[in-house]
Amino acid sequence: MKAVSCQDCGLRKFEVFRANTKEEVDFIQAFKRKHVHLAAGKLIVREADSADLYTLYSGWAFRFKTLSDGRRQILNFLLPGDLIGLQDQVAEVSPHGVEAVTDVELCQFARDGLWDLFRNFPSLGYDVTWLASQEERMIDENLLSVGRRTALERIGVLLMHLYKRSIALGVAVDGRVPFPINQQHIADAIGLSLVHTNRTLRRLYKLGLYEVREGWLALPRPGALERLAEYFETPVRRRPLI
Amino acid sequence: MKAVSCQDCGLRKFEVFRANTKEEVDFIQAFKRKHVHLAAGKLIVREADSADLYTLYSGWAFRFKTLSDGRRQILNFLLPGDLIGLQDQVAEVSPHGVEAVTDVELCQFARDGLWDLFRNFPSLGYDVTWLASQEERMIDENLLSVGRRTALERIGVLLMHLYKRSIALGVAVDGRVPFPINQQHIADAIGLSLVHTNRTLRRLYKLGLYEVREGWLALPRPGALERLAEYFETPVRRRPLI
DNA sequence: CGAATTTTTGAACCAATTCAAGTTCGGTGG
DNA sequence: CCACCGAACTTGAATTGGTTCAAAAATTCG
Repeated sequence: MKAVSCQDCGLRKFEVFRANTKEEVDFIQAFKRKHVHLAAGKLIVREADSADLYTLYSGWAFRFKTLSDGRRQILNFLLPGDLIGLQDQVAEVSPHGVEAVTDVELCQFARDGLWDLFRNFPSLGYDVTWLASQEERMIDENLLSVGRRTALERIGVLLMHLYKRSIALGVAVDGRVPFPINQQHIADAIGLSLVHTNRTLRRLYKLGLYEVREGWLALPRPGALERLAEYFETPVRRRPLI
Repeated sequence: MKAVSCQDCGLRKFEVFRANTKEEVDFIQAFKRKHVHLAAGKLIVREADSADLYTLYSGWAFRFKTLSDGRRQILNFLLPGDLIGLQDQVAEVSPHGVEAVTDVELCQFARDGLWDLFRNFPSLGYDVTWLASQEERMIDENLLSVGRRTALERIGVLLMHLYKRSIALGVAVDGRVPFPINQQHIADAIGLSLVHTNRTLRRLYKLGLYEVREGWLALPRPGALERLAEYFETPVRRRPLI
């Protein structure tokens, strides 16, 4: 099943993504094994299991780690265009799990083909590194939140962050962006309990700083939220797509 | 000043580091600009400033982020062989600072030379990605700690982690490894206050699970500490060195 | 419509912070 | 050699931000 060819890739139409040469896209096409559909809630990568390399084509997912008693930490959320499983190419076994939030489509790449990519197209190798560095920056920011920010600030940063990423992707409608995660996801991402996450969200809502309706997020006063959260990162202008 | 040539690199003698071909080492040598000495406590990279690419040649350092009111989060510790400033090649401005814990020596590389490296030596490009992924895994683990582990577990994981990295480097003497950080560093790394970090360390000490004397760390019962911290990662066998 | 999931709220409790004050350690100069 | 100084470590007491347990209200979905 190869439902989507890389030459006609729907994601490439978005202007966040840097253009590739025809040769590069042809190589990516050859590198691609299948186009995979997976239902919401399914595991894309199992913890402590070997894993393939994917690009998330549509939908949302998240990377996570768990402890034996069930405590779970969401490391970061994955949106269309994000690479999945790079760390697993380097390790024998995946140090984290990946779960689909919504129904997702994935571009699955050739196992062990990563080295070929670097050798044949150094420019694509560079792009992979770019994406890895980018992801690391997001996790750094999350670590700062979880380690040092108050509950209100943490949620503020997370909402702003996801909002900006969606805006960059160009999927906003009327200033609202799709928001498929629930409060348990938020709690797991910011290192707080569900109950306290709920109370804090309620507080933010009463301050008129956020609103979720029918799976869409609005931030009525983004400037105020940015100041409260002390989070001013500008969204990435243009980024690679593999 | 080019005090250390890459061909005679002191680090390459350690067996943790993968061997490179003569051509690769020659390229790295050409890529290197200077050998830098910096005193303990000095900044290697300023937050929100542009930065070069380095490899830490000797000593310890750490990456960190701060908030405007002084709250500081240490993202991870850097030991000899670690790359510094990769994220900054991708961003215009460094999203984090880097500070020397001890006196350090650094191999400073050509600004903007990273793309040449990928083009001329894809194998080295692959190595850079490998190191980036490796660092991300460490931060993932730290995020799990700070988000979900108890104070005792967090400290346990950090101590085990640093201990194992030093063992891998082969710098242990009599089961003890150099431990140049103080309790404030530990507190900043695990997202707890200095006071609570101290109390928790004291508790670990009374359990006979750790001991620091004259800047050297010993873990008398590593198995017990691993179980308590639920941290079983095996140290990396062999890794690239740029 | 009814069942399941998600969100919301209350109340008791606890882990961690803050503030404050000692104590010990390492180094430096008289 | 020891007295002194600053930095790092240690401890106590009061407070607070966040958790846990429990249950109700709202929403989603078959």
